[in-house]
Amino acid sequence: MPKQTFFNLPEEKRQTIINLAIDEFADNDYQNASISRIVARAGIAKGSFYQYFADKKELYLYLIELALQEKAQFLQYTPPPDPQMGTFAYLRWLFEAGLRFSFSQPKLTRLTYRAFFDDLPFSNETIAQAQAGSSQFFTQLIQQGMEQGDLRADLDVDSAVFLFDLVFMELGNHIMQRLNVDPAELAEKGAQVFEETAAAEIYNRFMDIFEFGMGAK
Amino acid sequence: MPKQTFFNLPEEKRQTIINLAIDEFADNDYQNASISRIVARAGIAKGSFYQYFADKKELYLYLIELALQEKAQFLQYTPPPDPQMGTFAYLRWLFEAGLRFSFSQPKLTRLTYRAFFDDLPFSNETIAQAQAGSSQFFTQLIQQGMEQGDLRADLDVDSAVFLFDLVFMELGNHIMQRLNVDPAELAEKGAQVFEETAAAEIYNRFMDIFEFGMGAK
DNA sequence: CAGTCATGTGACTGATCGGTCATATTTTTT
DNA sequence: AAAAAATATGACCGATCAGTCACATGACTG
Repeated sequence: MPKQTFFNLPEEKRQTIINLAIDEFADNDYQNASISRIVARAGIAKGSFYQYFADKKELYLYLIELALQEKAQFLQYTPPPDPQMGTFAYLRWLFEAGLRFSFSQPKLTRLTYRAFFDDLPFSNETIAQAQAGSSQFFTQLIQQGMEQGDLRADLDVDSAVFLFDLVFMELGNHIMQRLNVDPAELAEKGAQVFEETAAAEIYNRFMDIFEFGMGAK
Repeated sequence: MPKQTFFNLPEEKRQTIINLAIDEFADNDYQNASISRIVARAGIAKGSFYQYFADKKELYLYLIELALQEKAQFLQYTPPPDPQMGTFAYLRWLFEAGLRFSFSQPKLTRLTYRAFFDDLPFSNETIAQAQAGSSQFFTQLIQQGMEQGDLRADLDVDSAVFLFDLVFMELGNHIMQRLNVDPAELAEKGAQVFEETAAAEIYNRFMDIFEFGMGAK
């Protein structure tokens, strides 16, 4: 957690620092993200930064928590329409919500993406729990789907979980790349871009592969 | 390409340098891999290194080319048994061969994995071509499979290619993690570990998902 | 043996980094 | 107004890096 001094800061100054830090850690992996660059861009002294945060790691973990919180909140406010829907309908809703978040918060998405895949010079409970939490969530979802008869009884659960974990993290990047989404346009128009493009079409055909496979009937 | 001086070196010294460099770039991403560490471990002077290579980038790209070459050769020497086999039989063979390579050359696998996913401070033709080549290969394979009626006619090709690209790169990591394969044991016993574990079982159930989907019939 | 050319060397340069600290400034309290 | 507490500052530190260069060493050549 940042020091109290940080929270005593005027709201605007605090937001500036956070936003610049998010940019820095979204554009560079942990080791290459530079505190020197952040303070230079924020127009504050290096010493001031260390009045707010104990060290680089504390800032980084704070950003990760912010991002995870933001995403959790976003998913919470996009409630599934029908609690009795089937497993695949739920999965499609889940992936669509995840994609919408990617489009509305590309920087935070990039940040959490990096937290999952980049090398870190330290191990951390928060990140490990987030990773484990994602796998557990999918595990439970899949087992439930099998009990309900929505999923093949002989499905290999671990393989399915691995696939979902991977794709849930990567699909946003993939779709944006396929749609040639301009990051600047995205930052400006935000989630609206999702509606204007074929994003929904793409992820649905993607989910078709999971549901029906690639093989001919 | 390294300078002639490098190739004039005694075979053993050259191999030592290459092996230590592979270790360094397999364990660290490009920016964090350290020439200073490599020369210290190799017991040569920094100046000598720069008699062999123009700069860090040249060494790195040389290693990437070596790794890609090695993998291509490995796949070449694992010829598919039946040229008339169906698309999925071929895919299974391909993924198994890729996995066998991962087990027999984990360091090189890690290296190419990084070349695909890590941030690089420069763009490069070799790496871009390897990435594009992989996608093109899968694209052609999928289209052919659709023509032969092995794959659903309404399959979204780009989505399928994305999935194969991703999984072909990641499946080795995943399976090793699931099997708790010890890197030290792997370095020692090499490809033999593949036979002694449930690796084949896992990737086959994985491929089942691609072929048949997860949905109940 | 002298001369030439290839190879080896490691101290050094300039840059960047995360982090510190003595000091200055501002705000709050008395 | 004075004292005290909180906050801001940027020069500075030690470490590390990629890359250089003047020089040393060794090997081949005429």
